[in-house]
Amino acid sequence: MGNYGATFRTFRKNKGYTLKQVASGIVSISFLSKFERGDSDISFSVMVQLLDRMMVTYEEFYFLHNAGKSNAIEEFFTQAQKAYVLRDGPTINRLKKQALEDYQRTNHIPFHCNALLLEVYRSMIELDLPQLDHEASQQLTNYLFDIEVWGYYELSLYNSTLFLLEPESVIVFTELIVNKSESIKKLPLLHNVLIRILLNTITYLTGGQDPHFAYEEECKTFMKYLKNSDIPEEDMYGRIGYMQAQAYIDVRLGNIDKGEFALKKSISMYEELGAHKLAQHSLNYMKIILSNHRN
Amino acid sequence: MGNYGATFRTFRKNKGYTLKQVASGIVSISFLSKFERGDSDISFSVMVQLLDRMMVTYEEFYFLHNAGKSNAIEEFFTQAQKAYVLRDGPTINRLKKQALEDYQRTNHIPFHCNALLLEVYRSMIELDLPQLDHEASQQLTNYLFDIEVWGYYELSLYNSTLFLLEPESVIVFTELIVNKSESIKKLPLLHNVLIRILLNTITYLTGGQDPHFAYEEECKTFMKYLKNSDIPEEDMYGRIGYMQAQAYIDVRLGNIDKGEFALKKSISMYEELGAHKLAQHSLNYMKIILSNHRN
DNA sequence: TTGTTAATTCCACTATATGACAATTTGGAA
DNA sequence: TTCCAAATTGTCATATAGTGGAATTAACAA
Repeated sequence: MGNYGATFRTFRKNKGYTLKQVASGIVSISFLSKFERGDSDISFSVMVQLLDRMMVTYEEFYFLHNAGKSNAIEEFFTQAQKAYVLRDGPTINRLKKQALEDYQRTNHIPFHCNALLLEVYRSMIELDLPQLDHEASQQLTNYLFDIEVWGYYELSLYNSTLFLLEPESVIVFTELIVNKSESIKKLPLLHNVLIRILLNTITYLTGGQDPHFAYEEECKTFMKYLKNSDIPEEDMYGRIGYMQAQAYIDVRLGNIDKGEFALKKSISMYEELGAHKLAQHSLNYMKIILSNHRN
Repeated sequence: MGNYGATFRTFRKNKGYTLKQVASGIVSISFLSKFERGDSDISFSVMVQLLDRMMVTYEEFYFLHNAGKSNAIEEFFTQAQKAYVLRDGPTINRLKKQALEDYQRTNHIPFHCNALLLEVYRSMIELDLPQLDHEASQQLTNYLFDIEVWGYYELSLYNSTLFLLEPESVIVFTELIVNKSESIKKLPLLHNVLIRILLNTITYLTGGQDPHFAYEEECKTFMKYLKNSDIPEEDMYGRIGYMQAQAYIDVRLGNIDKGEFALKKSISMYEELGAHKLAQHSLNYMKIILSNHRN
């Protein structure tokens, strides 16, 4: 039953409402009291109205109820990525075990995907190279192929794993997503992930060591799409990413100086704004890509 | 009853799940079918579990169900602000009428606040000056004084109106919020608004024409707080805002050149990243503040 | 303190959310 | 097509969401 009532009462009291004020026109006062005391569950539609009435966002409500956790999806990706960045093998293994348990219990494919994602992370940590567990990545690819509608979960899953898939697959998926993007762009939450996906795709496709740049066409198409797809003015992080993506392409096309100039500019922006980790990360990557392709 | 079932079914079908896969362990298959067909409402706690199971965010669900609208709170502020920016009087009046109706029907104070916000916007549009309807702003101040817990709605309301309140009130409110910020900072949604509030506060307090800068202490305190409060590295927009806030303070303290330099740098960043509206807006404001305080 | 009013809880009752299982429809494979 | 298994819907019994109003408690002024 979840005992959401207690959390609800906390909000109501905090905001200084009486039962009557919140309930009137939606439910009876007596029932709302009963719900708050944990003596009854409540309908979804009623709850939606009540939260609206109190001017409380679902997100806030969920957050307080779950003692500082965001929704399960977000929580999963955040935890996994954090553990990966910190090279925290034990946590990865714990999360993976959990995902597999969930999968066996429910036979629910997304849990399997979560486990795959973690398996891929694990193998990358152990080898300390972005080299992937081939079987896991193949299974992931299969799952992604079956997706018809790309929601927040699917987009995030793809965005977290695209560096581990075959470049050819990445091109297919990103194109596929771009074709469905009219609906994605309507919801800022999704639009944002879409932009990251495009930027990551370009970064990935320009990242090879082969002196021949095989994905020029695709990268240019994606850049053009990004240009027309309205990165919000306020999304300066996305805009810097765009600048860098263009620079990676320039480097691959032999315009080393132009690319280097833009990359240095982006890094100096990070520095000037005190985003030192981002600056460091970009600098490291710039060194690699330049040393791969200079002369 | 809301007929959430149909939306739910859309998601389930889109994601390729069967009733059994989604329902098992949470509700009976037959009931879920009934719910989807609109023959029954569903408990809140059950719905939360089902959405989780399908890896669907509440936000996505709400958005699809309401044909492309975000939650009511966000929707309100977005609409109001957009109408204000566009100087769209008729829309403001329509929204205000709606808010007053809601207020009379429910006697629910936030509706009154929404109406006040709109009244203030209206009077500002008519005079084409940030001069406020005094009574409305007084009522708003009273409401804000009574707030004990600052949630997303309260913070957004304050952030949208602080330029219209007495500077002394703004100092009090912002200090008050800062004191409660440990909990606010835990939820990114709220943390983000908190950062905007601090930046707007400093912008406002440094914005006077009086050659004597009366709020030096307060501004420095807020800047210090901002510095320690971890603007996320990825929030480049916030970081540029921080740079500009520091510049406004410098200008008011007589370090005109230093301030101007920083402002020009921030504007050139906007330009280089193609954020022309933000650049234009910052440029206009820089000209005003410099002409007010140079010599 | 006492009295008074508003806010909440209790209780008896009704409406409806939910489950078990049978009946029907759907979607392929042969 | 026909058949079969899986997916969905219908039926009915029951648990529980939800109501109205009386009883209780909280808030607070005199």
